[in-house]
Amino acid sequence: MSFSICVAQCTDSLASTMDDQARIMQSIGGVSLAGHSVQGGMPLPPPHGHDGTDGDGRKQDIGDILHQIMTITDQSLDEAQAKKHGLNCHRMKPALFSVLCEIKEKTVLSIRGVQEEDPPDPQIMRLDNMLLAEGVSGPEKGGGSAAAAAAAAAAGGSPTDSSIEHSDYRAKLTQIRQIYHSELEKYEQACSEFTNHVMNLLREQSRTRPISPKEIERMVAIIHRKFSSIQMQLKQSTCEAVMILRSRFLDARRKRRNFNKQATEVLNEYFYSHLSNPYPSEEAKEELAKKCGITVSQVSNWFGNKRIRYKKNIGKFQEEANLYAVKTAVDAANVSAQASQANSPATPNSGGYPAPCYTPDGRL
DNA sequence: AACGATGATTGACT
DNA sequence: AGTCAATCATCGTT
Repeated sequence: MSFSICVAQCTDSLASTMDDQARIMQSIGGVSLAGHSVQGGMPLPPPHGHDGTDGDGRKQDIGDILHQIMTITDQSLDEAQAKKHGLNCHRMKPALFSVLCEIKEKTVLSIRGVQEEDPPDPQIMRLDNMLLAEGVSGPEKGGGSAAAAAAAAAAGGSPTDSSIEHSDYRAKLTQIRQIYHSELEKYEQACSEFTNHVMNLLREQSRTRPISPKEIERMVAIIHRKFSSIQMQLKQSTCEAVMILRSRFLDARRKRRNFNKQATEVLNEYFYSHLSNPYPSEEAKEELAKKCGITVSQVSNWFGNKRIRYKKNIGKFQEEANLYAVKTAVDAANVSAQASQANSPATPNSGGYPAPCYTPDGRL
């Protein structure tokens, strides 16, 4: 994605366009304007007649040519300027140029013009939308952290962990963002510089070559298209970078930690004391989440896993079930003793999940 | 390293 | 939307 490639591409197309123009000029033929050749080259040495089998002779020829070339600039700079001036001032020049422009318009340029006005590239639009959604383009700050925050919220886990990942993600995204913007700026600057340069060049040349303003416009459009294709590459690789970052971040979400002992205890207590209907309401989930220092969705996950695993192998959970049954019984007893009330706590177990076998001494 | 435990994800179902 | 069931990926223990 280098600038030099871009410039090379632009100059390529520019050069090819200029070749076309040169060809047109040639095909029009040696139009002579009051004795001045329109093709206006320097006087070339007359072709030598011999076949060049003689080595010394050839050297001599080359020497002659080189000498002539070296002297051309000395002898004819003023002369050339004078010729140019004469050409510019000739009364027939505007008419001739307009005819030539018209001919050019009708030939090569009109063919080129066909595929020029294409609507905004859907590929570019897709990339733009994606970059906007990921918070790479768009308003400064906020956008990126919003995406990161959403991902972090989904990540759950302990608050410190997720915040570390969060800031890491955000830092990387910011880095991508900075590179993207600085590159974009560079390209835009280069594009306008190059456009200006080409426009000046063409304007300058339009004094000696038939170049219509429309043609200059077209050339500018060609340059812009070249630069926007480079921009697309930039956008594409930025998107790729963000996707890689995201996938890494999402993978990081899977790096789970087991809940701490206290959290597991709280969850188990609720589960076994509601064994008949181990489906906490939204409010209950929120309270459990608060108590355990985890998110509501983690509570939901835990209950989902617990229900299915308990049901699958009740025998395996028997011991645990008894343990928590004792615990809740003791707690209830304490509570009732404190309240000085002899009401025995109702064990909520009527259907649904099978109750553990419980004996007062803790044995099955 | 192997293995069971465990939190998270996914797709189907109601 | 909530749940189930299967599965994945990692943790913690042996």
